[in-house]
Amino acid sequence: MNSRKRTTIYDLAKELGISPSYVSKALSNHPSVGDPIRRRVKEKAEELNYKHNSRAANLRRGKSRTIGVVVPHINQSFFSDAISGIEEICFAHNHSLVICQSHESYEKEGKAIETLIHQNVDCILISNAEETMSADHLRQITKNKIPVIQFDRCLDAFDSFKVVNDNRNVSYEAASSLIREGYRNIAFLGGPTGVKAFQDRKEGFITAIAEASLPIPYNFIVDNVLTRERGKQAALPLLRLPNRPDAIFTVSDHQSLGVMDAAASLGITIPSGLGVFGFADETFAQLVTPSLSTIDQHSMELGRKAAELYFQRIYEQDEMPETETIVILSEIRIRQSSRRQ
Amino acid sequence: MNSRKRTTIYDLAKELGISPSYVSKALSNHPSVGDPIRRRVKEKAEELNYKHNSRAANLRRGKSRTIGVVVPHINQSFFSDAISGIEEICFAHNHSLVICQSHESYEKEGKAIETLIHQNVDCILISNAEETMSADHLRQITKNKIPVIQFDRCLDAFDSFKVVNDNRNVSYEAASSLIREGYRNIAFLGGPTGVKAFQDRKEGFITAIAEASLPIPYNFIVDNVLTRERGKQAALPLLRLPNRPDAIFTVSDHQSLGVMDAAASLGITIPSGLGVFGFADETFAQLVTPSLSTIDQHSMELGRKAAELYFQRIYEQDEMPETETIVILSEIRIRQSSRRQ
DNA sequence: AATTATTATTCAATCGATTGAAATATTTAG
DNA sequence: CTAAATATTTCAATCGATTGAATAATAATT
Repeated sequence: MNSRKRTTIYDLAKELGISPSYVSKALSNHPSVGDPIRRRVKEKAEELNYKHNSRAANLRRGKSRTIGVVVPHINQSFFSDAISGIEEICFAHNHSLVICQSHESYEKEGKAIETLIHQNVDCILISNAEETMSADHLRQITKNKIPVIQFDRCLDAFDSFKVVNDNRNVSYEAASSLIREGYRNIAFLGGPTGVKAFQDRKEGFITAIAEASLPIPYNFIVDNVLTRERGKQAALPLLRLPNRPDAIFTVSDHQSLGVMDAAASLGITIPSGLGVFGFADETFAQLVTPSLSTIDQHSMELGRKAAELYFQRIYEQDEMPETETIVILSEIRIRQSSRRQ
Repeated sequence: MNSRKRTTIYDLAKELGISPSYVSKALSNHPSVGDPIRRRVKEKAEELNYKHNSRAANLRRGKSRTIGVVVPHINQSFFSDAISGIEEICFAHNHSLVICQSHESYEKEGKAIETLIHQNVDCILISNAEETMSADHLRQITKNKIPVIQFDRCLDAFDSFKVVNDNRNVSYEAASSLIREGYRNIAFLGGPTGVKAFQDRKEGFITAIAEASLPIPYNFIVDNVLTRERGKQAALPLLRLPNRPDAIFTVSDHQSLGVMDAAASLGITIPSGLGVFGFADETFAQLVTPSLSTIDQHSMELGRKAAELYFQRIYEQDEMPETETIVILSEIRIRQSSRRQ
């Protein structure tokens, strides 16, 4: 009762005068256990406050019923919403979640993966850090027979299931909307070039500009400036040019914030003097002034799909199935920052 | 090599022609293993891509080296920062983290706790949901010999280690600053009354108002309206009163957002027509217009302290030590929303 | 060379649950 | 009232690592 240790099936077995294995079967509703005994066992379990030890069970089963998730930051709406989606599906399948943050660092990402491998998780869902250019750490995962599902920020160089938005399309649309608003000199701030999502956003942007026969000066395309601070540092020189951009399309709302910082420090007003378009529809996007036009990635849906992919396509398969890329449709949210009129 | 299963110490043992237990000792740098063998074992481990299975080891050890964390939402800066602090300390002690969200629901909180108990975590750090009034679920935890540390939103009725801010003091200061700015008719929107942090914030507020000999009409104190929406619904009737408040002090930035919504819908301008003070210094607080005066809870520090409490006071003790409450100093951040001049 | 002290290595039990096979009990059929 | 069929219950191995005790091998001491 007041021993230091928790109640186990052995304790229940002794109390009830039956064997531990029978207790186990009773608790897991094994068909060979009759109703009256099953009830007695469960009552006793309740009485002694027995709690199933998943870890012991999972060791035996060879599965941990745990999914590992690695994201750059849990406090960005896109990721926390995606995690909520993942959580929802995992919960429905009685799996738990170990969440790690890479803080955009390749080194921390590697360590997180290492931990998850040690934890013997059944699958790793990952959205790569900004710094991440190599897929070596992902290869470590597959070397250990753990399936990998990349979402949003996927490394092109690494073959795995992938869940992404229709980045090309939606960026095309967003850029087109800027053009429709009358902006003519549009610059682009991008992310890590090894990540397909960012490549696609750039391509969609360029296609829209090219189709409208607008110029794209080489220095109007800046890659690898994903954060607020780097966005600001990239925007400043652009906005100081004699023929400066009259709009900037970015691949993240945080970058847009940086652009707004830069504009403010140069006394440029948004949207009249500069149009700004973000990506991800972070919580603050509708709170800033002017409110930020952006793209709703349906991140919770994206998270759900990523988790479902595991349960539907990988779980209980003993061969690793052919990989596939799932596309989640996103939507543009036009707010004040891109409305010239 | 291409078998389905991961390499274990048994595989290494067979390859090297030594016993599994010796492999284990070599890998964990047991003093009875000589240098040359240790090296050979480690090389072979590297070669066969052996990864230590923490779960198996922890089953044997009786500890899981895993800490469970339950928070209302991971996408609020306060919580995600606290988690970052917790993560930092746990990482330093080679422990991993299972993070659960209650989504402010008592039921989900209970289920999260249930999962964590099954997962056999070594300690549970929790910040309670808005709905949570009873401590029954926390008692479940201690019944299973798992130590509990409450942080920020602590239930008064449940005795445990607690880590909180100097809520009373800082609220007193914040209210005083509103008074200094010339606001005279200040209302208060609070949180769940069973939670000490919210009681203290209310007390600090009331003390400041009383000391300044200002009136506090009974209906100017509204409890239990923690979210943005509920904050808005609470603010609307107040702002429609003939003798309406000229400032509102809230216990969360989200509530403040609700107040701002209400003010906007009634055409009241902030800060001239209404002063607003928040709590927690969420990311958006400095982004909204006008920027929101609020309180920096030093949440990362708070998270760190909570985790350290476990490692310093509970870990390796076999008796549960006398509980204690740790106070983290917070700071007021005065921005535009409370500056009348 | 025999004895003791040291060092290296293996044995065997253990953590808590699961599971197929084996053993036992009970029911049904002939 | 057996034999066969069926339903209960237990055995024993297993998952992967750890650890104190036991044993084997080697070195040091006299």
